[in-house]
Amino acid sequence: MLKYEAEAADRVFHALADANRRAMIERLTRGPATVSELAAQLGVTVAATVQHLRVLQDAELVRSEKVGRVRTCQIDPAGLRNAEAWLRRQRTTWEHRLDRLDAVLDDQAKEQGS
Amino acid sequence: MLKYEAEAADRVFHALADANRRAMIERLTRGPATVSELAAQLGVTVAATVQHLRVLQDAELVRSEKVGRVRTCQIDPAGLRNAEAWLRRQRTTWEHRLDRLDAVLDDQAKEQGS
DNA sequence: CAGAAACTTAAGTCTCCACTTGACTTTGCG
DNA sequence: CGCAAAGTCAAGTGGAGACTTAAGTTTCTG
Repeated sequence: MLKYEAEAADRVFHALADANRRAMIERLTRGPATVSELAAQLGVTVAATVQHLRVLQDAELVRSEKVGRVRTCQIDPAGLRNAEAWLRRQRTTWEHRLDRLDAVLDDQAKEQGS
Repeated sequence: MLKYEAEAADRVFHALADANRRAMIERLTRGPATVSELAAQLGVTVAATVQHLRVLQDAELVRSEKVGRVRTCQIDPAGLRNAEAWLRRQRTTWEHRLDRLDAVLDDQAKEQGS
């Protein structure tokens, strides 16, 4: 894995490792929300929410824009895609290995049969 | 999200948030390995590796079996599937929302056009 | 303009986590 | 048997991270 990819994975999975941040994402998949709204839903301070938001933004999981005094947040699909890609890569590597293993076992079975 | 699902997600994403643990998974997708082998590859102590292993096992990402004095580790696909499922759920929710949004915007365009 | 609303920033606290060292147990081997 | 290999367990240490409170800043609103 390339270094910048590893760092991206670090940021994404670290961001997803916190239940409150995952709740923020789940909320935002249903539509945009302000910082205050997210804070109210989580039951934590606005300050804490802003800190979570920074982590999510660094992982490219969320984007936000401030208009007037209100900051509105929405999903950024880039981070989700990164995480899905990493998981899919592991799963397919593993499945390919199992395929090769099956082939070897088949060959051995044939040899024993002959 | 149900509580036990949230706890499973906590364990899985927390496990994946560490670069060394991800390296262990990447290694194990290519085939089984012993604790010592994993430790050597990571460049950390065997003790540290055992601790990582416990985290990965609790997340159902890895299984291990001890025969003689050697513990051999291999991938357990359950955790990977959990993580992929959570991510896919978020992505599809978000995509459905965008579809509905598109429909609304189309309607508005039609009304303006008429 | 005054004051409230919505954030932002900084600092402090407390907990969790990754890692190490060192002592111990179990197994294999000559 | 005697010793090395492979792993396990228990503290201990240093740093990251999730909160909070408190003090700003900027932007409405009457």
